[in-house]
Amino acid sequence: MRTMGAKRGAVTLEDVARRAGVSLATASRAINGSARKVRPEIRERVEQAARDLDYAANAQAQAVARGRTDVVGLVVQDIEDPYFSSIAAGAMRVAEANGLMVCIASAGRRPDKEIEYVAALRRMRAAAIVIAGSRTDDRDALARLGTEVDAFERSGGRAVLIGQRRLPVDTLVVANRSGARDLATRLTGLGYRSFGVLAGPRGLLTAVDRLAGFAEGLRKAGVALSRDAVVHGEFTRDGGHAAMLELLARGRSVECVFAVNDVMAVGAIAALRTLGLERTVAVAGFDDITTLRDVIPALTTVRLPLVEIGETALEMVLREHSGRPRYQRIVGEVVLRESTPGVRPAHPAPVGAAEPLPTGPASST
Amino acid sequence: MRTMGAKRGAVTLEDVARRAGVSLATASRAINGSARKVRPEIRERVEQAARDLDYAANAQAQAVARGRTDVVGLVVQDIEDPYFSSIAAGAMRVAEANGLMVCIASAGRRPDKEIEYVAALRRMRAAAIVIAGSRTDDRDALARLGTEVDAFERSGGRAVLIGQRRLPVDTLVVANRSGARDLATRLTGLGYRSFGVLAGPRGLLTAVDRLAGFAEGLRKAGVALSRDAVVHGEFTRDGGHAAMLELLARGRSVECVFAVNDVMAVGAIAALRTLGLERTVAVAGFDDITTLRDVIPALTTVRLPLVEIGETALEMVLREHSGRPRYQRIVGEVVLRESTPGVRPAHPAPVGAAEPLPTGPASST
DNA sequence: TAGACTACGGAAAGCGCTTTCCAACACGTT
DNA sequence: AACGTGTTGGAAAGCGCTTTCCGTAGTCTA
Repeated sequence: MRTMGAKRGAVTLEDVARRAGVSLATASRAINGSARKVRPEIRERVEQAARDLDYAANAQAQAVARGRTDVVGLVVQDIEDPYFSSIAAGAMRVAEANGLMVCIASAGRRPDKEIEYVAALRRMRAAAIVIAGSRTDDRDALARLGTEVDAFERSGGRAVLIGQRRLPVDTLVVANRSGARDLATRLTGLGYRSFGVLAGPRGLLTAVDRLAGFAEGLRKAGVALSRDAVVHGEFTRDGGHAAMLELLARGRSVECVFAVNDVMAVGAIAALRTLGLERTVAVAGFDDITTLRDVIPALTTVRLPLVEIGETALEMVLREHSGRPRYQRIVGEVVLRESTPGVRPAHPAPVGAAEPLPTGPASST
Repeated sequence: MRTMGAKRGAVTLEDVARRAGVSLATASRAINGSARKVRPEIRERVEQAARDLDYAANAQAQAVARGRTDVVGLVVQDIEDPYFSSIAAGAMRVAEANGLMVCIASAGRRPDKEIEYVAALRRMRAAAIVIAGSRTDDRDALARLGTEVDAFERSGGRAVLIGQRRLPVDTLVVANRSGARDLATRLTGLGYRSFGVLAGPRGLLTAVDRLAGFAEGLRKAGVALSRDAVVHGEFTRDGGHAAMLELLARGRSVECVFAVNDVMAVGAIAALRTLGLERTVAVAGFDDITTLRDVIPALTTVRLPLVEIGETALEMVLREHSGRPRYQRIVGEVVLRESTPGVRPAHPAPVGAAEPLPTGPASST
């Protein structure tokens, strides 16, 4: 029925050319686009042959011959984490608009894996790489990542980081610090005076920055954050749960807890609920994860435009540019909701009511 | 400082060979693995040269030369949807274990895009493709997908679907129908007698099957499901929200609502809450999305092992096999939680209490 | 010491494309 | 009739690898 291609299984351009009775060069020009013109009659013949044979150009071979690919890479920590899947969604949207395929690597929060994947994407000659996910305080891993990214760019690719400004590479710098600072300001504004922080992993810069920013905000408001009111834990729902229990176990009485991201905050609320404390202790998070929009009580958080971040990252790196690294700041906005109702003042006063959708003023710096 | 590669930017194997003073063949054998042995001394020299030059093999060229790739494709509807990101996580885990890269395409719930992406992955000569996400009732789109998948397999790749058994291709058949049927059985067992269904998009087979199964279960229990108690809507949180409002607007009084997936269920609960009905109307979902574990009230649902499904799918297709398509059935298990407390009987009786973690018996058929 | 292997480096032939040359041909000028 | 000037098809030279095939040396047996 069908002329099977040679040994490799797939139909090749040569098969098509032969069937159409033209040369390889002509077939290539007719099918895979070229500056050169081909007489309509011949082009049609070639296209028909390709259709007959169900021909699909070998993208790898094209890449080798053309010296460029249609693949971009995206390195995340964990694709199952909504933070990253939102970023991925944004990046993929832009990729689609540009006819690119996206190779996603999930590094499982291991810096070494991350570097390994960047290397793999370099081998694939990806046109661009987006590296989402926090750096850590591991100077050595950072240096190795830097080397790898550098090699990638030297070999003609373009990379962009999302997170901290730590390498001389295009970066979407997430304003974790100022976001957390603003949040602290708003929370103290609601009347809270004693705080706890569920701080995430020790070395993770995103967590570190958010903690630092929050502490800074409290300090400015003249509120102290004692050392043992800070509990480190995994950057996950279960991490937040455990950290909350640990915080309570330390016997501190806190009015309000800041979990450095939303999934931890949800875990914290769950922990409080099992103890019947969900109305006693206020909880705030960070990120404004969409999927978590319906938890009760609605989460006070710092909204990050994650999808947009993914889009911007890829766009940035696809756009031609002049050599030196660009740094673009992404600022979140504080969104006050029911999870931090505010402390009941001596005499009644309006309290930061729930805002069903993020509308708070943008923070800056 | 560093000998830049030729025009294309990247260092080539030839550069390495020259620097090591060996032939291209030897360099290839030393670096990129081969059956042939290379004297240790020479191998070391080559490796050193590669290191000096920061060489990274061109995977595309290797793919062309070897006739196979290290890339597998994953086609999903929407990577931001936790259903798919969990499947992706599973698939990526297996990919990592096998040294493969994963190209993910997000088809945005458009069947045409899906086909287009399969075609793109065929061009990339992906070793395997996992197509997650429901088929639709569009016979034409199904046929085109079939053709494309067939062409892919004929050209040497292997494909696996997740969802319905509708094509002669390896498939993980999700037991939507029986899962929904079991759910109906359990819910009627709790005493509910009047139901509504938020049914998802009309043509989406996953939604259709779940609706059909649920109706079947009710019928078996002798409970009627009137036509206008079924409201179709988007397969999303907002779709569930809107459908719930519509159902209420129809003036039907229902004791229990089945949303054909969890995200819709969450939307429904949100809608009920704004009307103060969250304790009046019970809600059940389907999927048991992890991220939604902490919504209040905890969701009764049918648990699907999504990560495992992703793993199994890729493993299945990576494993050699004998030609004819394999179909593997995935059954979920009903998990009763607080969102369906059961109707209060005339005299007190134990009510299906919340189960913090899925433990219900597995359904079958 | 001949004969038979075995080990291992290099030349060169692919892999499936793109793209540069080159040649043939058709026109329009002068 | 001679001469540009476009067009357009084909041959062949890449692209960066792998792998076959060949040849030289060294090792082992009898």
